Amino acid sequence: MARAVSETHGEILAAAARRFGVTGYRGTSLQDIAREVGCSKATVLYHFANKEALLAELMAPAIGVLRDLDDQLTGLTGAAAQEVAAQGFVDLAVRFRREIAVLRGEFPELLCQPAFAHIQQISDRLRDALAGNSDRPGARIAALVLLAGISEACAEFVDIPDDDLRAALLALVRRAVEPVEAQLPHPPTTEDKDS
Amino acid sequence: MARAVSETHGEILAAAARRFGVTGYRGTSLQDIAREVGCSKATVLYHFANKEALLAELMAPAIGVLRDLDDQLTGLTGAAAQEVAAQGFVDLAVRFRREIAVLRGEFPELLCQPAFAHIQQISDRLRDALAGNSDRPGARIAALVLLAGISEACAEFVDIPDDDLRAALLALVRRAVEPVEAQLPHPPTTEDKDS
DNA sequence: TCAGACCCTGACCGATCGGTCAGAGAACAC
DNA sequence: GTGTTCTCTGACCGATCGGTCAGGGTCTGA
Repeated sequence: MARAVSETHGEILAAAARRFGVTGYRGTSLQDIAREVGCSKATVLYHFANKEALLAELMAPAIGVLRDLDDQLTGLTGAAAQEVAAQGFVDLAVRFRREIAVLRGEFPELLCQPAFAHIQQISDRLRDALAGNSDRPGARIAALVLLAGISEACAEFVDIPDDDLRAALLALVRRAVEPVEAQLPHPPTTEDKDS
Repeated sequence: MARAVSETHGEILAAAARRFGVTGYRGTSLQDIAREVGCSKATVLYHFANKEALLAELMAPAIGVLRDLDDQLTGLTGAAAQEVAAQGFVDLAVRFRREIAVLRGEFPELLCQPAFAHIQQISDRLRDALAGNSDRPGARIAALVLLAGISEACAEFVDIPDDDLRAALLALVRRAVEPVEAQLPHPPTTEDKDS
């Protein structure tokens, strides 16, 4: 009965992605995943230390790309930051549609888990970048609406080809983002958010 | 110890709204709510038939307004539908910020409950209206992004005055919505990527 | 005074959750 | 053969969930 370890491991991961995407992380039990794979719950816990570890491994690739995007944004401000954030996030959201569906709405509590501790800060920086680092409430609100809405849309429109979805979202973002005034009144107080 | 029934009833409702808003519907136990009120779990279930009934009563006002908006949309198409949908939904989302926070991300499963059976259809019609009843994927995607994003933003920005938030969101929607071609029977399809 | 309605509670129920553990069975090296 | 390692499992655990129930206070009207 024993399969190759990597095989079962992968099957569990795939089943978890499917179930999490439909019923959410908390709404999916280890028993559900085991049933879908065709093994026992104990087998799931043989391959993964616990439920959280399973989720962490599932999200690792997406988190890696998110971190890369965050790195690209360091030092950028204004329109340049907006453009990189828009392209980067749209691309990420489209590519990792399924992973985003997993987190759907459970962000607040999942972010408390140690494996996702810094995602909140990254997404805050992403929002600021998309707002062109503007302090105007309108810009910040628009940026949050777009980030949240894009996540939701990607999780919802699973049947649209990547390229079409990416193009539509990017066009939307470019229409919707509050244009930031160029470089002119840029204050000399280069206030880096780094403390 | 016995308080007036309406008093305890209201306290439970208020406590449930607070807890649901923070930890979500499924993430909040009846015990949590009872603890916040300062009564026993049995008391909560004396005032409300079950957990679902508690949620239903909490959401009733918002659902009523949503239904009214849906009525207003019947018969409208194109730009008129877009405008009514935009104003109506932004207003609703801002007014019922807390109720929206309750549903945050748990929509898919909560919609299965009989008390919320038709909300899915209403929100689908709302999305179509905001898209100007266009069939173009771009318009439909933009509409969904805006609806989902606005919900999320309202649940997040609890500290912004109603008027400011409403104005910012409305401005965003008007920028972001795909303009619908007037009444022309069919567009000249300049760059229609629709297949 | 007393019955009954109302408000509330502790104790309890079955179900399900994430997680543990001893051990069965197969594969392989010697 | 024997021993070891790897994979997998049933049985079990404590905790928590939503929900039930008998009954104890308290108030009120007859």
